[in-house]
Amino acid sequence: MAYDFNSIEKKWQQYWAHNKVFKAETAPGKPKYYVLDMFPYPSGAGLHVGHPLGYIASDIYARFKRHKGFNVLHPMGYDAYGLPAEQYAIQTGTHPEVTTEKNIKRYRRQLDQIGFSFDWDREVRTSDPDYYKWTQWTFIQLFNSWYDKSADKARAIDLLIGEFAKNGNGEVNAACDGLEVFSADRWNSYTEAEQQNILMNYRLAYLKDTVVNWCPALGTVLANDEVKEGLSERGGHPVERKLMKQWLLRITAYSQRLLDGLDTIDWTDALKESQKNWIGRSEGASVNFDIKGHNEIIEVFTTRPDTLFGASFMVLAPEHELITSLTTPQQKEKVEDYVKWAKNRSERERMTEVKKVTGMFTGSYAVNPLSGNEIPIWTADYVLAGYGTGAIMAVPGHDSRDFAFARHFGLPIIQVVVGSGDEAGDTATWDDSYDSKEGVMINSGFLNGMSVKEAIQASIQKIEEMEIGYRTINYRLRDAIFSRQRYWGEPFPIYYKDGMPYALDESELPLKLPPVDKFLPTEDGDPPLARAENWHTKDGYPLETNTMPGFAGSSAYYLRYMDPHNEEEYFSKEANEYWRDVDLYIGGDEHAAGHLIYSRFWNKFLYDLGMVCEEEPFRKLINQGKIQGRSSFVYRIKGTNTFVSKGLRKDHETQALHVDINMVDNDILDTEAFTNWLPEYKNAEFVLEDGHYYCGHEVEKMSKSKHNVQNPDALIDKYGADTLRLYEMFLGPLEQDKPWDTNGIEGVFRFLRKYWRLFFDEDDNLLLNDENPTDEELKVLHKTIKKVNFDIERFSFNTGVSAFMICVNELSDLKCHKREILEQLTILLSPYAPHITEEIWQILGHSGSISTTAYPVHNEDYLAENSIEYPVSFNGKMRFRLKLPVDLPKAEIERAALEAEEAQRWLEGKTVRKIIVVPGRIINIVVG
RNA sequence: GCUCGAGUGGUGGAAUUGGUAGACACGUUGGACUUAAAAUCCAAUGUGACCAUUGCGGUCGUGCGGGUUCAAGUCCCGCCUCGAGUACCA
Repeated sequence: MAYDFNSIEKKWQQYWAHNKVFKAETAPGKPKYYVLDMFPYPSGAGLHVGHPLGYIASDIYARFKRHKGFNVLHPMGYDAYGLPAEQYAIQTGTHPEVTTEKNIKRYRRQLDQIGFSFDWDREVRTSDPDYYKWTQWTFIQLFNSWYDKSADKARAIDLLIGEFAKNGNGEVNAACDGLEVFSADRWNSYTEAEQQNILMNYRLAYLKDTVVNWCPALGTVLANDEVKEGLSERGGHPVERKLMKQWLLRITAYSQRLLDGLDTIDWTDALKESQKNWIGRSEGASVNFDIKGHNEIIEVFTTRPDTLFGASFMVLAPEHELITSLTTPQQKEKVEDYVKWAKNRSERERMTEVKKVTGMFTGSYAVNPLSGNEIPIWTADYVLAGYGTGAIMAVPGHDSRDFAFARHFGLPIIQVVVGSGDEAGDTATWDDSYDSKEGVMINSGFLNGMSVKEAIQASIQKIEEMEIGYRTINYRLRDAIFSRQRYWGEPFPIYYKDGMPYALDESELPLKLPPVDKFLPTEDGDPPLARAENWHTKDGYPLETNTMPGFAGSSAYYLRYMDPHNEEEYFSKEANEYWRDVDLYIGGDEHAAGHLIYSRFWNKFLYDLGMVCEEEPFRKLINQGKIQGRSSFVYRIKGTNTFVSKGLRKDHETQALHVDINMVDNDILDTEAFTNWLPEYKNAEFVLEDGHYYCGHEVEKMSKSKHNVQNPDALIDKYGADTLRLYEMFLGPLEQDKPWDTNGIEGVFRFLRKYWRLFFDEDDNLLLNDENPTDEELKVLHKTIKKVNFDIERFSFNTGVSAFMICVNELSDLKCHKREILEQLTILLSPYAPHITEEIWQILGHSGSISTTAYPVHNEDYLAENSIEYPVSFNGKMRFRLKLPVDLPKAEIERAALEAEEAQRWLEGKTVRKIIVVPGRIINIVVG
């Protein structure tokens, strides 16, 4: 029988589903392995060949681990909330739930036909009330928690309330916004609203007026990681800064733990690096500057307290709270104008005009605490309100931004560091600030003569003695804005009483997303949920109208998979203690700063609550590379309807146009299909080369508009899922970006048929026999077993596929049809090509699935050689090969090499200076 | 600007981590089989007008220039190019 992949694949997909072959059960005593894919957002466009790349790799690994005797958890689900379905709802009125359901069905069908070994009984969807109940539940826990810096963990807010009532907040060391100290008596005298207001500063989920990334086109706020280059990640719309009352998560409390945790997990350095950058830890000092004629002080953060003597002015962010009180009457109007202008600039403008120096003098002066100099206080938008204290001491001699500012406004520039051996320069002649990472202090009073390193320590010590500052650490990481003014997301389990937010009782969960008449904001600009009828509690208190962001539902989905149908709790302790953490997580690197930080934070919080037993959720993580599109082009002679083949285009003035890759085979255009493609090409004429129209090509992002999208369905129709799986792996290293090119798929398809022909001849006769294998056949098999095991363990799937090809080529050459060999090969191949191997397994006479059969282990005895073909080099250049017994002593090898016939022409007239013999590897003879 | 990747035939890529560069596959060319096509099989395929040219060979060759080494795609120093991320972070 011929290799009929169509019926084979359908048969086994049904078998797996029907028999629940991949169902995972909590089985204490059996070793577990948790393989997770980043779950997809089910978009309307369906899957293209880039999506399954990571799924295929993880599936191969999951199947491999099952063969190795592990109890494998390999689930899949959907990140079902998201903007596209809601944008579609706004345009068409179709409820996002309907769109999402439809898209999920399509995704499921596409996923099923690739033959993944998912346990679909564990599927989760973030938009399912049974699931988001627990997202809401976690939010309530965050709302009811505060971060105790002394214990370095989250704790219940009730403990804090008890402490306030007993001792006030004097002894509390919490992650919170700066607050006045109050006594117990004071606390007890506050009204409930006042107490709630104070507690809001401590909660891990808190409401606050915040400058946010407001995207008018989407009508919502976006998190920092959802904004790329001043535009929204989804849709590319402009983003503005706007002050709004928003829910935030106090992720900053976990900055240090998020940083430290990176050392305990097996992620790539690149990924750890981007997390480190996103967290952005910097060590330095906080220093207070007195203001001449005012009682207030300006607090700044600096990483270079050693350069304090060089601070010749100060700059406050336009949003800084002291600006109004500091500005002198003469400067009032100018400063107000400047602040207004700066605040109204879009993020995009700020970014594109980085070089433009702007600012305004407030009229006031601060006192440099070390030099005693009076220095002017300016405001400028190069100082960011969100970082440090929103104020800086400017050291123009050694900071290029401060330098540009000082030059522009004619402010003094003082050099305080000089490179060892260099002379102090004349700052008036400088083009830029002077690099001061290393050097010796000058013009700096008691610091003079110290190295930069010494001076940093000495200056901090001094300001601590003077009680005007202290050593501190700053993080770039900001608290995560958690409100979205959208419909299609989780409702907050929050209601308002006297304007203060309260959490719903857990028994009220899930708080279901209500129906609305339109998916748009109200006339008053309130979010869509404000349109819902009866959007209030039983007692009539209004419910929160914002919804949660996309990352809410995706931050802990891996935990729900452990126990997805639990109605009593998020997941049972038993399930968590068995499955613990994700052993292997595969997904795209676009989540490096978003999902992967939020998930780690969320997990650490649940760890603090004692709910999860592992502090880090993802032990090993691999980023699969992107598959890029390979676009094809035709060349139209300008102003005509004539198209010239690629090689001839230089003779004309042409315009390159994208052409649908489905009409192009091996760069040759199907001209008939092309003329039928679009009406405008109906009368197209072609100038051919050698009778063909050759297209040009380019590697670009895969997108509809470039007509270069390859979706898996067509390929599966033509070649089958096993071929697709092998080909996606064969394309190149998993982690590398690579262009899609259908040409190579034939080779993989040929390989599978060649494998099939080891079992059947052309007339469909079974060739299998029970003869004893020869040493040579055993060697081919065991060489392959060794290589394939080694390659799977290091996630080198492309070289694994080529090992299979070599093996099948060699067995074909040997005309080997022996059961003992082919049975082992079949098990070995089954993680890669599960359908064909199940079929062969059955043909071999086995019943049931191949999927838990013990994976072959190689035996070194079969690989042992009794002779080695040594490459013999002269001065490092390989000249000939020499076959020698494997256990020949070194001296003998040397002699054999020198005496070899082929060696003589290289030795002629030369002196042998040295012979290097690496036994089993190489012989190198140095002559001269 | 900063951070991280990556540069190997016509193409995707391999190289046991310092030891035969180009595995495996695509493509191309030629051939076998066939009425023909498909499928299958076999062979050739980095470059060059530098030596030899009757063949075997030799020389050069992993982005560029140096270096270390018996030996470098791999290690070190200095560049170039491309890609990704990030962006006034004090």
